[in-house]
Amino acid sequence: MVTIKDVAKLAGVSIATVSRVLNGYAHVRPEVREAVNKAIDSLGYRRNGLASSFRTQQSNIVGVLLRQQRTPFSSALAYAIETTMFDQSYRVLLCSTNGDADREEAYLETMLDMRVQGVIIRPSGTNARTVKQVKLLQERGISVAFVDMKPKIPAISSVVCDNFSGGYQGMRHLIELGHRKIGIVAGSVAQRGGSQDVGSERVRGIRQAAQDLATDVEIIFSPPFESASFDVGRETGAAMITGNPGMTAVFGTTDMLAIGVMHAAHSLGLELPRDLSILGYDGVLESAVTFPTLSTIAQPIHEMGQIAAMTLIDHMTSTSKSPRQVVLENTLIARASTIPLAD
Amino acid sequence: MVTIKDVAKLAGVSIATVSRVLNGYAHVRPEVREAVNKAIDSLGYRRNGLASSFRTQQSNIVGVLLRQQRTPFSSALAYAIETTMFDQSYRVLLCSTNGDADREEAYLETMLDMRVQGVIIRPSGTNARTVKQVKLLQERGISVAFVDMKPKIPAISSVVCDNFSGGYQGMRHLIELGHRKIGIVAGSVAQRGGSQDVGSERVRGIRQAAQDLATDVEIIFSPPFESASFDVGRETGAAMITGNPGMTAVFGTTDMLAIGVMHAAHSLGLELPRDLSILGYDGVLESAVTFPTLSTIAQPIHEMGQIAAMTLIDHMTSTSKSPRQVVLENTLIARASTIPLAD
DNA sequence: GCTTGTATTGAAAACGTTTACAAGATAGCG
DNA sequence: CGCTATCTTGTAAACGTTTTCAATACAAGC
Repeated sequence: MVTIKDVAKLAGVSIATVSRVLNGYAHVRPEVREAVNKAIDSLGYRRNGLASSFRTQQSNIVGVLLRQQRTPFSSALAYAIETTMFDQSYRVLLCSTNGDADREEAYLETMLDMRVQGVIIRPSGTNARTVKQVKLLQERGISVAFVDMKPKIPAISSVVCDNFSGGYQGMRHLIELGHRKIGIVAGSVAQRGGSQDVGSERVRGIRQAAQDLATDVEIIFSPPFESASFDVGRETGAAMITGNPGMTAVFGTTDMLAIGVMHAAHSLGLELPRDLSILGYDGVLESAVTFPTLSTIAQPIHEMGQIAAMTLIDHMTSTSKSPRQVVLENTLIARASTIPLAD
Repeated sequence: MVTIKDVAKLAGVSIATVSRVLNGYAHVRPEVREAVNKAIDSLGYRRNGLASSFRTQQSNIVGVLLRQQRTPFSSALAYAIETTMFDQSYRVLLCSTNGDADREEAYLETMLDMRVQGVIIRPSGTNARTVKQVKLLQERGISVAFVDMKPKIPAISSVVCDNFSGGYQGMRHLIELGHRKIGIVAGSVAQRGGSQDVGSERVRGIRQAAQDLATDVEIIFSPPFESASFDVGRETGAAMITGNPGMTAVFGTTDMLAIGVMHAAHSLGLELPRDLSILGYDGVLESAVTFPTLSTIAQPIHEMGQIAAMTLIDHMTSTSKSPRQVVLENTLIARASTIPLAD
């Protein structure tokens, strides 16, 4: 393996000078710089990344800690972060914890060991453990940014969507279409209202809209559940439809939930969207391929990832570590699954 | 930061002994080992991963090079690889090239720089560039495994499904249901028949089944296209349906293509599955949530990832580098979208 | 008791880079 | 021309670990 020494010898300079050229420092005579570059090319030298990382005690790697990876939302987010980081010449260590605490801890240790420069976290909830871990990271000088969750700890940057407004918009859409008896399929945490949670925000927005925009709106909540999956959507959807005859619309706080409801409706012989309007949340690719195509409150997922990445990079490179809270807007995509109430 | 020196001092031994304890070597007296471990605990020492990687010139990182990441198939595969690697205490550097050659090259350079121990590649095709890059990796002593593509170069391990058999099974399913005029939606490469490509294999299987199992089967190929997306499926599907009145079934060589066709059928007012049976390929999660649920030839995606990971680990750890070619079976999942031909 | 072998330990080198420091060269200025 | 400031370069230390080598201690065998 050809090292900096070989380059120095061939170019007739010291290794310090080669290093200076490599790192683009000033105070190198142009002709010397030239000679060094020629030597590098002719030897096919590549800097030993391990040595360099070791010496400086930092890698150009950032960790991305996701609680899940297989969901459309997560993988879109991961992709956005990864490509943005790549363009800024950072590399991404992807860590799917799958909700497993041990795994999360092991990954955080790996990140500390590897001296990652920063970490982007989509937390499962702002519990004590997460707080402790984040503190540990920050003590070690590692920048942290949250994505898709506003941190309770004020010292952390975050990128979230305005889920309250999203919920509000969705509800307004349904109310404006004339719906008055509306089912809400939302997870347990959301209904309990742990206020930092994105789901809770959505539900708050839904409640507020119902209160603001019409006096005669009836909201029917699904029984609480833990995971916002297709299967859950189908099961609770079926129960809601059979249990609430006059219900004309359902708002799922996740596209996958809404798609599950859609399925339940199909199975029960309802014709969509005539017999039931269905609204989702997320704007995941899959929402565009259902039948009928799903109206949804779309999140700018790619933008979220991009901004999270750029925010983290800011923190890592600038000396001022003042945290930044970014809030993005969700927008309604009205497709085929929501129609005016027939009177 | 507490180093091995501090531990040595506290335990009253040399750093060599501490290192021996850390790496679990023999020839350390139990009481000394004990003392070192106590010192480690009381100081909260953690090995400096950068220093250790530098010294040994290898990290516990493996690269995973994927041409795309946002597709359900890719992200499921990535997830399987990542979790398997995690359990074996390897970490994954995820690299989505998105088909961009520059990006791919940059990522490969990163991997060389980081001295990754191995690389798993899902290649876009066995072109000259890929071959060159793989050779470069192998020269540097980095193990390589392919996934979802059989390599032309015999020296590389690979994990693929038997796509010929999958195509055959799918076609048999449709023929057994009585269908005789069957549309095939397949990409351009597949139709041209570059034999290593998974799509081509599927088409070969389809052709063979048609020839073996019935004398009167009529196959209608879609016009060739490049990307196997939902949109392409919808467009070509619409054209096929309107252009071929007697056609009673469509086989898409990808679930997303098939879902696109499903959409086209809906838009054209067909009732599914009564008017048209549709069969997909991949067994992606999304195929279970369409309406009607999509019959498909399922790939054991998780298993593919797992086996690819284990195969790579084998190569990295054992001295015998004999390549291994693993072929897995696809299985038909008959759901609601394919029904017997009404006569 | 002497030799030989083995278990245990420490001293020190090495990995390839970055960087603090010093020294030499050059230019600017009076 | 001499002095100072700036530019350019090299020497050498340092980063924290692993690993080679030698040294010591101890036991076994005669």
